Amino acid sequence: MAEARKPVPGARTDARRNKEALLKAAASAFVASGVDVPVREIAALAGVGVATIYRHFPTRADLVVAVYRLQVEACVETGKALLARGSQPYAALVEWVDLFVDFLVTKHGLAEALRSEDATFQALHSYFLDNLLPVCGDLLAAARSAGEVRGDIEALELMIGVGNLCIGVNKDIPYDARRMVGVLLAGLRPE
Amino acid sequence: MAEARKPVPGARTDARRNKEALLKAAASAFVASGVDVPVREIAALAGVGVATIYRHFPTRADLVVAVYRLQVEACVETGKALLARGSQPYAALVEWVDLFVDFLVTKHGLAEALRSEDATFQALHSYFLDNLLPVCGDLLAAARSAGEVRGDIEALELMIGVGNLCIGVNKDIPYDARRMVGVLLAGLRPE
Amino acid sequence: MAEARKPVPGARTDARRNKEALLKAAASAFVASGVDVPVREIAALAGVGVATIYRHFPTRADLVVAVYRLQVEACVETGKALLARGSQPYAALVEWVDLFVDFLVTKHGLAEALRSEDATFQALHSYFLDNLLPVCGDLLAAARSAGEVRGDIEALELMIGVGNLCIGVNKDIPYDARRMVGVLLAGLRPE
Amino acid sequence: MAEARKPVPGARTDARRNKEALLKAAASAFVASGVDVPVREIAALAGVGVATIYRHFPTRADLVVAVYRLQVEACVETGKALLARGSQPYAALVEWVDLFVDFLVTKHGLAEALRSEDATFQALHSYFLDNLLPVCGDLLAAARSAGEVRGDIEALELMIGVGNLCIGVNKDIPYDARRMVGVLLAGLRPE
DNA sequence: GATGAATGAGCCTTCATTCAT
DNA sequence: GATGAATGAAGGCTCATTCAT
Repeated sequence: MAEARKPVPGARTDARRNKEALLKAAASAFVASGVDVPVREIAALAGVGVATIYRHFPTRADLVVAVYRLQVEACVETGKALLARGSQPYAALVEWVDLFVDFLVTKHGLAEALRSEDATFQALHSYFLDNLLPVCGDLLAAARSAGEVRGDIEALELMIGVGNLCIGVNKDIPYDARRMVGVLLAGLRPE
Repeated sequence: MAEARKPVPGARTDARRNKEALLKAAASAFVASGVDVPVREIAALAGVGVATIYRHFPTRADLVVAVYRLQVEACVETGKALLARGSQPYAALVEWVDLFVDFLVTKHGLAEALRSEDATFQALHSYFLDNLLPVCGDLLAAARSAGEVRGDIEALELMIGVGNLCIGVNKDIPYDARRMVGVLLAGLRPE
Repeated sequence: MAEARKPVPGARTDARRNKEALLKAAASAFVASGVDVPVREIAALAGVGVATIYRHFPTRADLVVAVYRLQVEACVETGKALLARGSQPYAALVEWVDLFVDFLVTKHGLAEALRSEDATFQALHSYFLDNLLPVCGDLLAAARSAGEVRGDIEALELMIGVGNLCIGVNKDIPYDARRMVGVLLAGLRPE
Repeated sequence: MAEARKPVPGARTDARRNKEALLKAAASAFVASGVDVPVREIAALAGVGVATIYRHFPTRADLVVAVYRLQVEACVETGKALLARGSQPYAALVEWVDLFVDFLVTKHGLAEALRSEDATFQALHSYFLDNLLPVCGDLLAAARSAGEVRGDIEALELMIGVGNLCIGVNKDIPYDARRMVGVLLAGLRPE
């Protein structure tokens, strides 16, 4: 229905504007209070009504995905580029993982959400995996083929592990996710 | 409901019995729904009124700590024993960490709670750290002195990392926390 | 219950209508059960959900103040008019106090609330005092200047005394607050 | 039943000791937190179990009455003495009322309780009135007979008024109940 | 007689979500 | 399309009162 009729260009412009304000607001709110920040808070921040959020993003997962889509895509692209480079596959894997970690670590609450049991976040989880797993899988396979990493670790497991290590950053605790991920990757070396 | 109530009409003597029933119920409830399961749910499971929980465990943290106290203590004891053994400090560290992981992994939701930002769990977090950190620190120091592990990783960071890797087990996802912790520990090796 | 709900399905326009229904319901509830009547009761009486109350009146004090605002304002206005009249300041004071008493006496529970130690009602107390004290003060000062009342009683003390005398009316006890306030005012006469 | 059997003197001694501890504790608790202080608090203060309170004082009113019985009786006695004096009936009334006010004012929360609508305090209210009203009535009648006070105020009304004026003392508000009662009594003078 | 453990009703408050305008 | 008012379920916590020991 709604999609079928694109007659009032002005309204559409407003809608897009709104959607972008929403994404910006949500991004802030997610960073400040986690991805399970009250809907009202996001709406207020964006200067729109709550229902507007529901219109554009029926579920919370939709909103979260939308907020992080660009960065996920960038991550995918960079991964492909690293892969295309062909040489030094372990270094490429490390580089890519570092990128992924940078992404997670700067999104307070995202890593947590990815691990959440809450059904609300299932779609979020899927989105990340659907997009990033292939890339990670290829990078890992390349490293494995070159004999640069042990062969018993699967990409999914690695991604989950890395994601988990990124949880809880930004607290006042002396915990450096990047360093721990570095240790994990070092542990990937054969023998 | 009503039938479930009146667990053992007696009192004085049964206070302890009741407390234990509560601990058992809480343990189940924690596993099933996380440590932030509604108080009412635990009470129902234990067949007691909510106030009974509040009597025995004024705050939620008290309850959680009580539920895991024995196992934390066992973990501490084993750690001391391993330390006393003196030889092969890296192996001892690995053995102890495996124990810690076994503990966390079988307590669905505990690792998550340990990372929770919720003030309610601050005491829980402290309890774990106060008790386990010294042991882990000693084991790590021993391994470090023997030159068996790299020197730039602190015990707190290691414990948090290990704890994080234990999050989200028990889902239907093929993720083996023990294996990932193994990788992390392998990454601790020097060079 | 369910039938009572859905007062007027409309919204935007009816927000005010709803708010007024709420005020009316609250007024009744306050009279019937005191100003610390459960929120749920007011909501039920108004035929709205509890959250609707919280939307319109974030704190209980807000609601109480709203309920009595008009009358307080009227009391202030009348007081100013009496003051402007200039002549017979003691008579003016009596007239104004009678008005105040009429107000309190018909609001079973209000006088009590004004004296409540509950922090919830601090704002209510302040509201009344902030608005009525100046008027009372001026009337009293005028009477004092004219030598029509003794000089050692302050307006605040008088208002509190009058308010206290209005407590507990409407019970089945033969107590006439108006008459007692009359006695109090008579006692204000010099010598 | 219980009254019929007075065999175990030891137990009875304990019981009386307990009762007195309870009265002392209740007195403190009433002053500190009002007469509706939680039962548990009183019990804790007295170092007894809650049930012990219920045994000795089935209702809260029983406890409150017991706590103030001595003072009420003293008030009655003094009243009778003043009455017996015969001369200067208005002065006697004032003196007695001052006594009553001293009593109320030093019992934070008592005046409030006397006016409370809570059914729990009905018995308290009755006790006070049953005992004090006759005395007050006699003193007032004497003054009235002597033409020292106006004739349209009944003793009950006076007592309630005085009681009301004693409410809310001890707050940080500059309100002197004794002075206001003085004004009220002055207002009682004829003409 | 005394104890204090247990009960459970009851209150406040928050938030996701719907829906009439 | 946007709005934001309204809903009502849900959860935490307290306290008077009962009752087995």
